[in-house]
Amino acid sequence: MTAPKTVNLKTLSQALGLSQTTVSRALNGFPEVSEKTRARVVEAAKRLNYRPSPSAASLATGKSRLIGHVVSLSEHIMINPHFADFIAGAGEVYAQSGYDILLRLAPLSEQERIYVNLAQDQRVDGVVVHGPLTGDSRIGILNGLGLPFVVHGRCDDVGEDYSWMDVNNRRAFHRATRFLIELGHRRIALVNGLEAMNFAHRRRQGYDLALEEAGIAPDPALLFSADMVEPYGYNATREMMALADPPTAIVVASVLPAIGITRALADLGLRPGEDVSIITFDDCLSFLQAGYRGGARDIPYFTSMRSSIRDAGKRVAQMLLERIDNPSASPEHELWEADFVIGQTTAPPRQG
Amino acid sequence: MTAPKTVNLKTLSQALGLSQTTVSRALNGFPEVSEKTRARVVEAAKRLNYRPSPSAASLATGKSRLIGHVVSLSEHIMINPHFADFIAGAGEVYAQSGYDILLRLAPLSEQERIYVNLAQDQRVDGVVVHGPLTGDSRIGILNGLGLPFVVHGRCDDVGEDYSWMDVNNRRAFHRATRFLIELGHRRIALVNGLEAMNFAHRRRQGYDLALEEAGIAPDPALLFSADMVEPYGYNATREMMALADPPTAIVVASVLPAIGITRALADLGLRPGEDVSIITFDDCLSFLQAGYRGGARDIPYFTSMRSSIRDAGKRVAQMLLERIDNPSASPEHELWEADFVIGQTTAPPRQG
DNA sequence: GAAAAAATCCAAAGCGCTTTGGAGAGGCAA
DNA sequence: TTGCCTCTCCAAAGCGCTTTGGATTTTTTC
Repeated sequence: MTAPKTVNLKTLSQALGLSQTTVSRALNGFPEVSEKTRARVVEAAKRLNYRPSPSAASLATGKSRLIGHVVSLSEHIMINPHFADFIAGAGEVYAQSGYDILLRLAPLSEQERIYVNLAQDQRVDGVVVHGPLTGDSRIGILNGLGLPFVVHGRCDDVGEDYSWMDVNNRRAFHRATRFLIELGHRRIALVNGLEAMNFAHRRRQGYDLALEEAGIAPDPALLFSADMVEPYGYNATREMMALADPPTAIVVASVLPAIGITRALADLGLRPGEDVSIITFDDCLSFLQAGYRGGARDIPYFTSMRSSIRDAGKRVAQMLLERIDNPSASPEHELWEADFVIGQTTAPPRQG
Repeated sequence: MTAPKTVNLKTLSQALGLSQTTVSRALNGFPEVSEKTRARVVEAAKRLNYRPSPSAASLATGKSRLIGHVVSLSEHIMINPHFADFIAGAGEVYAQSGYDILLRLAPLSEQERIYVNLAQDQRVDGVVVHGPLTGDSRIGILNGLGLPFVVHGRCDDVGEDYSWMDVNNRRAFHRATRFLIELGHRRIALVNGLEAMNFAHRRRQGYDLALEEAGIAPDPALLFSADMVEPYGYNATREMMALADPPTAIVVASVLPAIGITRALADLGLRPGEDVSIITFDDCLSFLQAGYRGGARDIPYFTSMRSSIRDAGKRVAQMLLERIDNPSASPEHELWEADFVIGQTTAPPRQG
């Protein structure tokens, strides 16, 4: 069928009667080649099915056209399902610009070393930092390496500037908690993510602030912090509902544990909204999306703070590609506000 | 701090007073270098923090130490959450062998072209084929390219041999359906995955066979085929339960729609197990795992056919690495049987 | 002790691309 | 015509590694 012999720059330039230099320049859009020649080269390249070798180009330029995503395996979650949607968004952007994702799994403790190696090896042109902690040491390392990077989220207490894209978690949780307070709730639980993670830390701040403004003392028995999986929501709820003074409302960090909460309530014969109000942060996870809804109707099931993690992935990818194109530009920051969507899981607390 | 100047083979060999050849051979474990010299070289390499350049090595050997995973974005699911767990398993194996994942997002229609390009570019050393269809044309292409690959699942009606790793979906669904029949159920619904996918096709065959053996005519009103997301299970259930003759049992292809089923039943005031039996295929998704369970107890919630998709990822990765090491070996096949685990969602049908 | 065999090591030729530092060819003014 | 641009294009030097085809030294064998 097609030519079995691989055509490289040398072959192509010989076929055209031009030098490799000219062909290379023509293909890469350099100005010192006439449009007529360029057209001829481009046509021949297409006709002969010429594709430049990535490793040769990489060796010559130092650019790999690979974006590093190094993700850690947490205790319960192998790969975070939130991450899957994030990468889907990012991957779309990369694909459009001819980049690929280099995915590496590694425990958090090895990530700094990995960044150093990736940079030294010139294996990737940039990296996305996932799951930033408060005062994350990876930022300092990356700044020192000069490897372009963008953080998904933020790290407080890092004494350096860096590019990040984040959702206003503090405000979202402040608003959600205040909403519940205004409905009349006083016993409000927080089923949070791991508070070592900055996003969860900030969510906690928002929750705390709303309680404080209302003069409600936080109750440690209503505070949870763990990996955001389904059984976590279930177990936390079973535990809380067994208290002498159970909560009348729950703010939860992800739809995954929120599902666990509804399952626990169902076991107890309780109905979300009517018996216990629930507000969840909704990352618009695709496999729950397009309606974890109340039926044919378009009313969402959960009352939620909503922000698409997939869109976040897109945006972070764009920011990173811009940084790669222009590494000396000063860091950029982007903060998104979450939507607040009222669904069927919130109501004033039961009387009595 | 550390040496700012990058140390390459040339530098290293000069520092040692050896030729690049010897150093290269020492580092790569060739026999023609004495153990004494090798030890000396290895020590110096470590001390000087020498790391061979991947792109240079790749250019010289034609090996990239990258494994291609090209995944498609389906209609509802951006990236399949089942895929996330699969890649977690595979990634662990790759990491141990010094491989990385090259992840590319692309619609199914472009995948053949992408495989051709990846092979021609020598960008990857092998690929994993995801989501095989019945009679999938990707197999023929890949065999023709000589690019090592392993299929996760199987493609029937492909007139060629190839390596695959699959779960015995037909037998699992046959067994589950027969189990329900033996409990006394006659109205058994199938909430299947997309039946264009081979795994779903086989699941359907198992279901059909069990019905046929029991002399039950399949009812199209009880057959569903779609992307395995939560709302799918919800909607299918709402639809079926509104029938004049609703099902008393449901066999479902994933825990995700199974959760939707339980939500729909809860809306209708029905209890899984007691009112409607449910058997689901359980891929042991990590974010539901470690117990989508019935409480503190260790009795699983769903009665299920269980097979860890993460373990499948590990196994597929191993098989692929073996194929890469030994490309001329004849294709390997591996078929796993799913466990059948009895939980709380199955019981004989209600009387009357 | 010499020849043969084995053990070490090396120089240099790629792998396929980019890029530096010109060179040749026209066009224009003087 | 000569001199000086501007336009096009090119030869060759890397990028850092692997590997071929010896060369040199050491060990073994008779």
